Amino acid sequence: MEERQILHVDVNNAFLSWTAVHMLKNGHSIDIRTIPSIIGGDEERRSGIVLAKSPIAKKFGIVTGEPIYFARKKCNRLETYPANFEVFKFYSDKLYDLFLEYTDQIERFSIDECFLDMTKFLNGRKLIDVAYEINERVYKELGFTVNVGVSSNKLLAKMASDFEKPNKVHTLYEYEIEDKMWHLPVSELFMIGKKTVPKLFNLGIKTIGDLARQDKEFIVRKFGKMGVMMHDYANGIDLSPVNNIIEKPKSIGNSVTLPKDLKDEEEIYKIVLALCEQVSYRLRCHDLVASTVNLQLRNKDFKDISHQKPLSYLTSSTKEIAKTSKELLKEMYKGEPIRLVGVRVDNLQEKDEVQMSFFENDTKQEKLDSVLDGLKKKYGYSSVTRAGELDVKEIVKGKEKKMK
DNA sequence: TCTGGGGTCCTAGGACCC
DNA sequence: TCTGGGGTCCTAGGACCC
Repeated sequence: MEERQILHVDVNNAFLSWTAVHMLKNGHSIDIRTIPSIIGGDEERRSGIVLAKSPIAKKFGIVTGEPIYFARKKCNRLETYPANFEVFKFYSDKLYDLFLEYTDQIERFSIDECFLDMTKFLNGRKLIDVAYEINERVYKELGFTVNVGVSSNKLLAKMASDFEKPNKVHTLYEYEIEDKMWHLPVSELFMIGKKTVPKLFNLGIKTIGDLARQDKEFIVRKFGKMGVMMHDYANGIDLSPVNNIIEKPKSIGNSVTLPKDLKDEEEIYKIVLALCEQVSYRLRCHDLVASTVNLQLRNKDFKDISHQKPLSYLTSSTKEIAKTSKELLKEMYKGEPIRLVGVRVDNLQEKDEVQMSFFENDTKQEKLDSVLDGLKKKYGYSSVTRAGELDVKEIVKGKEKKMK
């Protein structure tokens, strides 16, 4: 088989860069990329964490994911800006459109990362030349910078794009693995998280090279299925194709940190209900039905509990999902202060492919849901509200994004 | 000191059956 | 006192990613 030609494109400080470009376009005089700044959540809502940081903020030791409160202690002239996911989606789509000029084999790995399979689209050009061209064009035409990783599989291309930032192109071909990747701490390897690092450390494994040179059997004995992947990745092995198919979701969830801990079961249920409405709405937008509901509660000490329950039948009905969620809440809730509530549906199936015998027979409810969905699509999610629920809607914000 | 929200996948243990 | 063994399915929790 001929060698594949893979690129990984990663937007540098995506949320912050996109916000900066958007602000400049709207007449803001300062480029927030050039000052100590972050994109952060809402501290009053107790979701105040750092989502993205400027290079100068980084120099102050500010890291993504830490509370904004900590970040401000590290830099008292830090400017913080809110996240606007509609803006992010806009620039993410612009970037995708640009990639379409090069190949139709694109995998949107996240809002700010794509894999491009150029194998059949090079037309005699060198992959590295295409990488540089994309890097330059994105900056010239869209106003933000990207890192481009160049290699023969997705894992190596992704590792390459993570080398020196910002606005860089790096290669990481098989023959370069030893030189460029093996000296890195093992924590840098994709899929090695903070729980696995100390376990590897205890085995004397500190670098990606240490892991790669270990006996595979040994690693698999210690880490199971995860071990297979870890050892392959450390050796630069990844056969997974660039998947350009937009897959239907396997689960749909909505969770919210409450502005204040709640202890009253009725109050908590109001939140659950609003979450159910949102989840079932999104389910219907995808033409999917679910067979299980999962309720998550986080208490004030950050302990999470979650229970799941099968629905009586495959459904996307708000009423049924809310009913089962209520049963879950009754069985789980012991009266402690609750910080976060989440509802998620699982085991999703295409509505068309489900045999009628497994369906509910509640045409009236279905019609009601569908009428309300129509209003939500036309006038925005929060336009449709149950009486007396306005305060809850303030907490559980609807996704305004329109589905196809 | 205060700690998001959206996902996917894996695993251990219990229930149940033969 | 000793109390199978294997398979499947389900659940809760946890690891990882961005």
